Amino acid sequence: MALKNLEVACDYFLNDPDSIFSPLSEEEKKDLFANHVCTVYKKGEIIFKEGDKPTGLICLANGKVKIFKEGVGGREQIVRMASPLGFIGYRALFAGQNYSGSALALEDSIVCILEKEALFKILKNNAEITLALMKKMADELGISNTRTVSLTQKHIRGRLAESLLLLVDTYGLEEDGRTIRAYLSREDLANLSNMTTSNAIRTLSTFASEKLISLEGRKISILDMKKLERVSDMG
Amino acid sequence: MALKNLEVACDYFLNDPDSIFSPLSEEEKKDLFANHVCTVYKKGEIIFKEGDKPTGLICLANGKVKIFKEGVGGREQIVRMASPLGFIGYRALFAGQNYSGSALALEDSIVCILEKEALFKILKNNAEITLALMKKMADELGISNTRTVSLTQKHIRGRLAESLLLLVDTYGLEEDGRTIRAYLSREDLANLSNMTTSNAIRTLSTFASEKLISLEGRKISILDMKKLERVSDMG
DNA sequence: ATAAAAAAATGTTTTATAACACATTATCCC
DNA sequence: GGGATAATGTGTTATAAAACATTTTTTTAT
Repeated sequence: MALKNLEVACDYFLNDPDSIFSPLSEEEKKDLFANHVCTVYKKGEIIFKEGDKPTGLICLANGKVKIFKEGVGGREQIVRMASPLGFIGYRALFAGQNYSGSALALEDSIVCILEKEALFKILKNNAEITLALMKKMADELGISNTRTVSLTQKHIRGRLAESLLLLVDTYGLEEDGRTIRAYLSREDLANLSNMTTSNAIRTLSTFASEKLISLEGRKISILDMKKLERVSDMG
Repeated sequence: MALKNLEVACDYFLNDPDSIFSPLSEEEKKDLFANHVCTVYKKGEIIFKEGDKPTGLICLANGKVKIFKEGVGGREQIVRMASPLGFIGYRALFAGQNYSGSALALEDSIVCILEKEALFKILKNNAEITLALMKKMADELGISNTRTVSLTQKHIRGRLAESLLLLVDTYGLEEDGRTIRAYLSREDLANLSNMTTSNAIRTLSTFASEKLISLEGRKISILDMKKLERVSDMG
């Protein structure tokens, strides 16, 4: 990972006009910058674990991260897929709790941590930014509730189709306009979709034989988006 | 419903020292009060429907309310049970979206609606209160994520046991120290626990025959809390 | 390059739970 | 009060998906 990338990793979160922090004064930004750390996590490394104490607001500058919980008998459920320029672990931070899930880098990732105390000092004087963070959390709560219903009520095909669409939504498509810009293991795909790995593999093959998608190792291309959406909606 | 109750319904939310609005100035409270409506909903009445536009922050002064979503084939999933002195529908309000679920009064209920514009005007100048609301939402997001895992991974017994414990947690026990202070239909219990009504009935009977609970119509008493917790934890 | 380990693929069996069918009991309401 | 309607209870069947078993392919390490 080029050192330069690391240096500018934090830049977006503080200075980009699209960032929720852009309304801050130069002084406040300086204060946040003085209390931040940037870190590189290699593919497969844990960023935080269930039970860890949050040290600040983690901003994902680069890479892909899965947030997951351990369920019955250690079975993993992926709660969320994080993408660049998003926040990680802010739920626990704002609930004043330890992390209720773990985060793992699915690719080499750069994160930028805005230290807790400095952040809250600034939030206490900036309701606008606090409201913007609140909006993000409200969005996420809506997604979580919807996901609960999908994961419990849809059948395997619907759940897997929904996950593929979620990945497209989160990470987009490659230049060819049909390949999902995310290369997950079948196991991760299964843990995202609440099914066994075997069933994820099987159902992917079925989708491929139905020409909904094409498969090439971990590379998944959407051949028929409309039909895939229909499969996702049908349950 | 006594009129007096209606008049004082809003009182807690604005004036009680435990309320998140207590830090407001008298003037701000007056402003909120001038822009509020109190309403009584009879048992079975809809408070809002999926797709409706939020008009303000709904505070439940009295009663019991279920928040639910329609899933595959109209199948209902109860997302949350609201109890007095809690907020309803604030997720959509802060996400700037229409309601993504519906709310229905399970008993005669009094709600107090703080009008949107007046509320936001005040929140913009009070990061402390905004942070307090954010904490509530962060708590709820944690619960939602945990629930997703429980509802997808636990078996029927575990899911039902968890729901019973959730009801105890939310509404408490009667004076006898063992009867759940909430009298849901088997169908609601099923929709809370992600199972069919038949299975809710069957599993309740099994719990009763195992002396975990006792049943008397809708009255459910916990006979062995420890064992019930164990059933919930085992999945 | 080859062994070892991990991931993917596929067929078979088992099981949890939904779906269905029907009986019984409460509750509503004219 | 009695008919209608909704809620509860119970047995049976069907099925989706997990569990299990085994093979093949890919990746990683030595």
